[in-house]
Amino acid sequence: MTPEQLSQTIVDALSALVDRRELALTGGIPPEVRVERPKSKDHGDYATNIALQLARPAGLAPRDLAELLASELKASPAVASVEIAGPGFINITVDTAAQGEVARSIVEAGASYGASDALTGKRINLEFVSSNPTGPVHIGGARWAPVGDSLARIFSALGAEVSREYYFNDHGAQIDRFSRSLLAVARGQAPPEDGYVGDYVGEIAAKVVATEPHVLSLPDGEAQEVFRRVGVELMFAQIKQTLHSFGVDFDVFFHEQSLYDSGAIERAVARLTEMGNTYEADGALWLATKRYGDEKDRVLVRSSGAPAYIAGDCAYYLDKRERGFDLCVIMLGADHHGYVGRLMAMCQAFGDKPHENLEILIGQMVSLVRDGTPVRMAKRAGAVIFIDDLIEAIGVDGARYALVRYSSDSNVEIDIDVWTRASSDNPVYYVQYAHARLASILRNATQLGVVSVPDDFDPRLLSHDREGDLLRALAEFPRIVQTAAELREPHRLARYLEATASTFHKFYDNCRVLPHGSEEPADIHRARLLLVEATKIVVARGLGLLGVSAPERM
RNA sequence: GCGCUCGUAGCUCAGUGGAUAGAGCAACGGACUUCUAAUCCGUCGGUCGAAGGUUCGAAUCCUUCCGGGCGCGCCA
Repeated sequence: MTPEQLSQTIVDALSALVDRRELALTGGIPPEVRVERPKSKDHGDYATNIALQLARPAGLAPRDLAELLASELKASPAVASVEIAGPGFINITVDTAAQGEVARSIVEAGASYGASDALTGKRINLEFVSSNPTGPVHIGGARWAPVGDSLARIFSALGAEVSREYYFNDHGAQIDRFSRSLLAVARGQAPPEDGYVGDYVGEIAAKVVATEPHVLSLPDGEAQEVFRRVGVELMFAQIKQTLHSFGVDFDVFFHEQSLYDSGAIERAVARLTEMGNTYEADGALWLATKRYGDEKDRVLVRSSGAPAYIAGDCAYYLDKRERGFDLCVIMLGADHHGYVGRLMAMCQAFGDKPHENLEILIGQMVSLVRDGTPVRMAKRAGAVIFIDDLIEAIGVDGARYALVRYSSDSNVEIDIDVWTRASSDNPVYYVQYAHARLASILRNATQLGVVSVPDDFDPRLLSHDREGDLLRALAEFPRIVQTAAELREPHRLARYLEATASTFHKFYDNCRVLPHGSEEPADIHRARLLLVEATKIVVARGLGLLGVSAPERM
């Protein structure tokens, strides 16, 4: 009995009451009834507030409606008992056998447990990180790397066709500043006033000189061009390598420059003009974003004739849509929240629907603390924390998990000491340890010759409280995945895994799975082994959706 | 000044209108001859920033205020 099945049981009960004219609902029967896990054990296995919600349309007092529904629900063999509490909550206790069936169905589903076809046929473009190629990926841009990648994995599990994309801003003045900075450092001069500083500038400059030894004898203009061409290429390579080692592989690295080379910019400008959403003023071409809710209109093509930055955004968006993506999601740091209005307006200027075709997610800032003092993050202030530093300090799994376990809505402070210190402080180990324990039990079972047979499994044997807790936790998994997708919040999955790991550890402490020493394997051992298999599937699957490894041993 | 966003235990954070607001860490006290003690059990810890409002019910929705972060260019 999963929450979804119980929801259906309640809907069926409502239908039966309506069919027999014992109940009349003005708004009809709701297609879905929400079932929750009560916080208190006194409130049963599951609870629903449906009687409170339907009291008005039914023209009944909440408790009277609850009574009516309760007596109908009691007829279901999967329901052990029903109680009405408070203003009209219906608290349901599920039959042990029905509960135990969850273990069997998970093992039978295997790695596809939690997957669905909720998003089948949907094409989703996910753009994230998109850090400028003028330096390594810093921690701010890094937040979306594991979160965006995890979202991609979750959407895929629900059947969507997903593209992970990285937009390289390799066109524009910052590239000039970068190449001038490289040149200056290579010549041992002070970097330009508006240039980039940091150890990486020197490293890249040295690599350019190693590749093109003659560069230092060239005149300024030619030398800078070499630094621009080779330096940016090296930066691309380094960024890609970093992300790859972080387990984040993009399907498309999109170069802003390509939009200029292909004429895509002009086409986008022409399209926006066709739509009647541009006008000329002060010698420039403006995009009328204000009429679509932006705070003011934006320059699309400058009076010099050069397209403004937003022209690239427009062309890139148009390109994505023309490649057939129904939904484009752009993930930005809080320092870019000011772009939301203009990007949403741009979407409408193309005749698209905001929030349906374009969605923008804003992630609050991540700050790092070391020795109790904040680590500065501004890219041009030498003391920057890069994603490479974070990986080196706490490992790929730790870094991914540390960034993905918090809501993107909240400002997060990551204490490097905590995540590098004793592993028990680290939530990722807690979950991974549960997986390693599960794997260990399965190894020992093989050695002892204990085998679980899903076809010959008695679900009633899993009657211990801790077994029930674990079964209910496992049954929640598909809904957690679904919710994480709907809300674009992978952290829910991480929190779920921590809670489920805890539930498993408690089960492990109370319920011996394998026979002791000379004891003969019995049905209870085989039943619990099946539960262990089911739990391992869920934990492995959950970690997989977060892009974190599930170790067999620790 | 305008705008966006956040504010929950000593710290870091959960909580998509439900019941007595939760977890980890920190502090203190327990549990290993048995499937991994990277675990488990217990104790301690709260004016959900403040005040109003909406309703059967608000940490959650609305308004105002306070505090932190960020943004407001024919830069990218």
